[in-house]
Amino acid sequence: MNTAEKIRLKGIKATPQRQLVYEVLEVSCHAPIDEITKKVHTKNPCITVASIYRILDSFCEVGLVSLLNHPGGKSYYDITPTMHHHIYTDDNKVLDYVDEELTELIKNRLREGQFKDLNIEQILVQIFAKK
Amino acid sequence: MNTAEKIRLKGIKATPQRQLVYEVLEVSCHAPIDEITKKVHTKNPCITVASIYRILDSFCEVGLVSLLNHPGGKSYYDITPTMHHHIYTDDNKVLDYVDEELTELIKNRLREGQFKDLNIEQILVQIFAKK
DNA sequence: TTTGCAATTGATAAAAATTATCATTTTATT
DNA sequence: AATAAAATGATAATTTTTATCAATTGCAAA
Repeated sequence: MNTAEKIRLKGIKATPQRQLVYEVLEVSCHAPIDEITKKVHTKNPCITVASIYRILDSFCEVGLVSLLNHPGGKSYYDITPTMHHHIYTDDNKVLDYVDEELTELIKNRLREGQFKDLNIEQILVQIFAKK
Repeated sequence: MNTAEKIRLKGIKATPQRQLVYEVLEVSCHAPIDEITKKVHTKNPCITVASIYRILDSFCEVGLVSLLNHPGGKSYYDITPTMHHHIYTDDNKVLDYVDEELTELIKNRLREGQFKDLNIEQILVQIFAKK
């Protein structure tokens, strides 16, 4: 399945601008918007910043990407193929931490206790660490 | 222990501005900076926005508050008396979820495996749920 | 294939959020 | 009370994000 199809699958139009942004996201995890913009502009400098914001917005709405909120700074976008957690290091990097078992463990833990009635949709663990 | 002492305890000066910000934080959980500013200004309109940024920054550095990662929005500040996690509900509320045992559990889990060399400083679990 | 319309974009400006600078004031210590 | 380091206010600049609107484009239906 190519990029255009992936986008169309979510019910939004597959414009060339959107395809380009999507392809940039695919190769750059946890990218802040200014980095995304830079990379997009190397391929096509005509795409407006406003458009990139709108494109990322629409991607968020349909669930193609998720908005990370990196502490102390700007917003980061992350493509969302599989559930994963994040490790924030002191040198401002974000590492993926895939641990499906941990996710399940937390879910089970929540099924007991005061919050057992909640309908859990997602669990994200953020780990802050020094290298 | 009064506010000034709590602040001094962390090794920074207890200015009146800092005390006021701290007291506002104590009664407003998960507040975005503009809300904090508003509340601070009802008590003392002279305090600059720049100062509030600096104060929250310094509080973060010494661990008096932590910067929440509220997905999809601006940065939220949260006073950190005890470590706690957050439950984000579909009606846009943020609930505290105190579970020290879970925190330890995750820490221990990370001590094995690929990330065992990381020096973990903090762990935050975000739970997204429908009520 | 062509047509039509809603959705999207570019261009631009405006608004909002954050950081920088620096002289002045203040805190905590001597 | 004197002192040095730290913090603040005032201000401006920078950065990030959103709004507006005319022109363009994707795509579904004729």
